[in-house]
Amino acid sequence: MIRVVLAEDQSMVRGALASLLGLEPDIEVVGEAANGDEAVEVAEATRPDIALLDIEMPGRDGIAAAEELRRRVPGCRVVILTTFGRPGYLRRAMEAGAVAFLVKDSPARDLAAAIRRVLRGERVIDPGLAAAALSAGPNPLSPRERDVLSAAADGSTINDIALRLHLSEGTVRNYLSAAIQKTAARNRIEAVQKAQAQGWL
Amino acid sequence: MIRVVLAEDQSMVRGALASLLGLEPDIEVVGEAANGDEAVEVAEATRPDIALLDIEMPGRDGIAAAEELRRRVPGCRVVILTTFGRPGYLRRAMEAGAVAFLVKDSPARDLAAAIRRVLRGERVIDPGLAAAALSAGPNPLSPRERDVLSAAADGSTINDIALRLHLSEGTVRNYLSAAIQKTAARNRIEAVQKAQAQGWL
DNA sequence: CCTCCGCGATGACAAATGTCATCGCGTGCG
DNA sequence: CGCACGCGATGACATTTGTCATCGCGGAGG
Repeated sequence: MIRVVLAEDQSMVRGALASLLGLEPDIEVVGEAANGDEAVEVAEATRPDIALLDIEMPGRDGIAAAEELRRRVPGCRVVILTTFGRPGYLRRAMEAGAVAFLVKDSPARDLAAAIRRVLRGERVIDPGLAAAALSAGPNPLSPRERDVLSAAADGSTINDIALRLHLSEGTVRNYLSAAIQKTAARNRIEAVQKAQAQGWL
Repeated sequence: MIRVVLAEDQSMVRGALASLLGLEPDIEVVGEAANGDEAVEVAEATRPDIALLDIEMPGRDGIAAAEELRRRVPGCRVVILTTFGRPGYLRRAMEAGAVAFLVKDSPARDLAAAIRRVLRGERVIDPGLAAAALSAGPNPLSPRERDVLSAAADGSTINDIALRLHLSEGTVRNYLSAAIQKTAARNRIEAVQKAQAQGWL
């Protein structure tokens, strides 16, 4: 039996995925988690063959959990299952040690197939997505530019951001201006959206 | 047997939900759809007891599909299953004739339970969400204010919006200003976010 | 050693944005 | 009828935002 731990924050989706995997005769869901921290705990306790992780989760996200799992549960292979096939996500997931990257709008039967392929030692990545990740290149934003752009994402004014990050207003404007240039956007809103679409944020 | 049509754009989630419902001895998934238009077609062809609809889908969304279904397949009860429990969504879903409103982060077993309750003629709505919808009050934005705010959501400049909606720049600024006041925001970005959080957009 | 780069800051400037008062037009409602 | 309200527009104004040049500091790397 292939032993799987499942991490996904929406519990109805989590339950549905568990039932989907339960249909497979050679797969057994041995643990469930609603966020990245839980995923690590459950995996440490159950030592599964596979950890199936969503990315967008409250608290520690799936990518951070993957990194932690590599250290704490070395025998466990990480499969990422995410809504958004963003190039930056794929890149970070691979760097965090994931061996497969699936998007939720691929067919349901791909999931079990991917798990079996991973068990045979293969990596499973959508070819189109891999190409997009390579052609998009690495994240051009410096760490600080990322901080400032993220802080701008919720509609904060320059002043808010300056206070929150302990910077002067001018500095914030400079970082935002740089981020706007690097994302080829026309204002901070477009910059935030383009960066998010790439998975840079 | 309770005959169900399932509409959800992410095909892995759709398949997983189908398998979840398949576990129930008295429920049968007789059709699947990836968007609202398909949902209406499939429901017309199969005449199910229940249409289980996601809201966020490409093309016609779940709420619009509910409205159409009420006319075209009168015997079919609509259950909305959505990621976001936004007050405005609930309100619109009810106005469109839905009899149940579930969010995806409630437990998986609630789904079949809700379907059975609907079949007995009950309405199924999360009490907390119902309270939020009532306390939030109706959408304060005029139709045109909604248009302009939606057009601003993607980072478009005033000029872009004016061209797209065939308005003068001054008019666009006036509408945006009004929307900012009504949402108690400090700029258009906050206004967009607050409006989206309420399901007003 | 020197250079590049990221970080943080300042000042000046142009452009975009948000606010307000005011106007006309039409529609619905008491 | 008179009134309120949504729609569309204009002009003026203050504020915010985006851009640019320039500075200093420190670490990494040829």
